[in-house]
Amino acid sequence: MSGTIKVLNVAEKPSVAKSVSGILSRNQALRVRDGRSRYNRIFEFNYSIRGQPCHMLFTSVTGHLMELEFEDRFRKWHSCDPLDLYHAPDKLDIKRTLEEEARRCQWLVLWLDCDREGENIAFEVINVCRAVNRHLTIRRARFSALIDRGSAELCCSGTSFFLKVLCSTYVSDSYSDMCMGDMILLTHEIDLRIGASFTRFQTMLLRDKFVIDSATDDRNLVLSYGPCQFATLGFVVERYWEVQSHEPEEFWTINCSHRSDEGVATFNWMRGHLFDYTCAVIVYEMCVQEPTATVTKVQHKEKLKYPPYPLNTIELEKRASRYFRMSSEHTMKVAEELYQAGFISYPRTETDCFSSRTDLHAIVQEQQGHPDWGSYAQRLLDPETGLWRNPGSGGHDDKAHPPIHPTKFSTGEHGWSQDHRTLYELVVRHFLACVSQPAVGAETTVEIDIAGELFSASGRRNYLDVYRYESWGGSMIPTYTVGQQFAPASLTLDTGVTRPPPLLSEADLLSCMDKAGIGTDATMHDHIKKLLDRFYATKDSNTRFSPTNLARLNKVKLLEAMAVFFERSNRAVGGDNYAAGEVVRQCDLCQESSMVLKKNRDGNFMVGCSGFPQCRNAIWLPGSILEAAVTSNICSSCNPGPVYLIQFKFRQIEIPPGFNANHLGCIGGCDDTLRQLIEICGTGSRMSARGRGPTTTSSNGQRSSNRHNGCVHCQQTGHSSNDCPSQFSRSRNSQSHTHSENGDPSVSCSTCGMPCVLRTANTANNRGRKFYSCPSQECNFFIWEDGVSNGNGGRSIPSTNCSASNSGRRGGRGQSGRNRSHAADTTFVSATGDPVSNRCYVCGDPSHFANVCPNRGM
DNA sequence: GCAAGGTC
Repeated sequence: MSGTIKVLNVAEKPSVAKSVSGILSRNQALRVRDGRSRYNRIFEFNYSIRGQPCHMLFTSVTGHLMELEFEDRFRKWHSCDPLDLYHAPDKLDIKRTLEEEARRCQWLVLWLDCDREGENIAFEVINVCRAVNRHLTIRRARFSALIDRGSAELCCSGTSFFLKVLCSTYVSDSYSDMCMGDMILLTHEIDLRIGASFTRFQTMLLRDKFVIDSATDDRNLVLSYGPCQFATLGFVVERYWEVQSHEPEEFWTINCSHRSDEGVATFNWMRGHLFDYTCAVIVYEMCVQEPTATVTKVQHKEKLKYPPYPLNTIELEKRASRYFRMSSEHTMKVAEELYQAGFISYPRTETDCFSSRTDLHAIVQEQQGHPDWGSYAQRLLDPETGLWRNPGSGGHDDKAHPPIHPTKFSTGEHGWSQDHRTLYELVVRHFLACVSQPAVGAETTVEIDIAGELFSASGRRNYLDVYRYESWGGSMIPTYTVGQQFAPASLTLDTGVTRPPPLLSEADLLSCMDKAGIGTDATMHDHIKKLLDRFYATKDSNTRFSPTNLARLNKVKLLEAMAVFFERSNRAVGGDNYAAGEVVRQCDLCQESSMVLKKNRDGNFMVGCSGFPQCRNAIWLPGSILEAAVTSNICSSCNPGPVYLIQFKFRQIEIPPGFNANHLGCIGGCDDTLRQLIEICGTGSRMSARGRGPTTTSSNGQRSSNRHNGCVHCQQTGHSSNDCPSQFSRSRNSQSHTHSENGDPSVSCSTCGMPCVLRTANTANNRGRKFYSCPSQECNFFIWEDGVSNGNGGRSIPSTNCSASNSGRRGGRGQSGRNRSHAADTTFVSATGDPVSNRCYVCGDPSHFANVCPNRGM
């Protein structure tokens, strides 16, 4: 190399051109002149690369150089058929600047963001420059942050030209392949053609034919379509449907409290809750009969709450929405203004990890004088406090920008709104939290045993000094020792109902979009705002979104309309990664696709038709399943076959006593155990057919589109499983006792009908007491002998005796409880909060408990 | 008046 060569440097934005020019020139003899665009100035300075004198010209673009637009004759909405848009540039000022400068340069160095769009813009710049100078040597810079470290160097090595800048920037040796650039260009073009044509088409078609209730004049209403806005709306609609279709399901739980001199502890039932009232009552009565609590476990543990990862755009938007209810669009507007004024770093970044070259201490040092968090910053920098911790990494790096952090100290500027102050404070506090040790808490967990049932309570202490947006709940609990016994202050059977998930909040929506790759960090808030602007969705004061009637209330109609022109596919719905699964059997409804085992979005298992959504046949499995896998074993009784058996593993704590956590089950209808668990535990899905098309419940919780309210026992319609007549008779038959020929009472198992065996109890409270039980360990049926002698029926804890549970529920909730002698200070109350009596909750008879009531099966 | 992606 000889003589001075001219290097044209082009950045994606003016701020980068200015920063890099300042760093490389050391701000010595740096000249600035205007380009043809008023925003994109040109910096000039002399530089030397390994002894090669260079004259550097540093200018910029502002994002894409080329604006994809239709020709004039296609721009007017009525000038052409929307279909014509499938068959049809630019920021001229910047383009002319580049052309003029490129003509007199030998090298072209591209300082564009290192993402797909940056790649695309790079090719736009290359095309413009090469068109006027075919001999340009072209290279692309890669850099992570523009922070001046006092020295900078541009290098070249051998024949491979590369550029290295020692200032927290790194420059690679080449730019990427053309395919990427072409792909981006193609995406833009498809987005424009489809978006514009479909928006015009449906707006002109529908706007004047319907009275559309919106906040704008119908004539100005735009029914837009775009791949990002439509997908974003899809999330809102999906959740809305989920909420609408939720059917509350009643459940029961047992709660226990204990009062001591040190305070009150609330113990939660470790089973969580049961959906079967009878089972809950029986277990509750067991506890009431022997209410003395024994402490079985006391565990003290140190708990750590780690600070958040460094802040990227999506987290900034989500946290501003959660903490301040600030819309993502407004957050980005305020953040942009703070960035433009130099107070925070570039706000559009995916990066949530700091480069090792970033001087984090220097950023903290700047904040030491702040009246609110300055003292915390000082403590951070004091090695004796041990408060400093290098920040964690969230695992994302866009190679273009650092995480969002403060770049200039401020106690609040004149002209800042409250939102500017709030957002700046969030950025600073978040940064300080990132470089802090985790919060430490001491947690104590106490487990107690009442009549074999386990309950637990926990308490916690902690501190979170600087990040005041988050708390770490926890309460104090009294001191306990293992083996200690006490009488509960209260032991209650409480009821509750399952609730639908909440509508999507803005933070939820951002998470959905992020997960599905909808939009970019710079545009996601725009898509959300567009839904509101176009009246597709509304946002309530709690930042939760609902679709309006404009948002495709009837998806089925749209599908039907499309089906006129297109053949239905068997592909899973977009973004449904849960669709893949193992084949269990042929779908007996559509008889075309397979029923496959899969997990739904909540992590619960189901067996559904692979032809979804055309075929909605589904079997909802118990929510207590931990693992499930299809085996190669085929059920010998279910037809049409083959029906492959599934190996289930249940969460022991969520299933009744006596059920095995490991179960090889069949979904073909022959599996009583599975059916019982569905009845007792409920299914993983809380969804109902309402609002989702004609899907209803049938055998084994199966939902199909051609059956209505089928009973799980008799498969008949017209009554629910809980009111099945077959179960009434079955209950009466199985639970009544008979006398054998020799006069001794004989008892049959309520589940399998086998004659029971007479045994003797060996528990602390019933030692020596006789009882009948089923010889099959799977049934768990038992009845006290004295109960039989008195003419009372038996019980089976995992019984699916729905009629009994219903009659019991209606007839006597709040009337159970007996044998208070164990705990004179204990208060027994019903689910309704009423004091309980010594009466059977089924018939009201004070002489016995409901579990041995002769009327249970009636 | 239309998309999505940059940016100011």
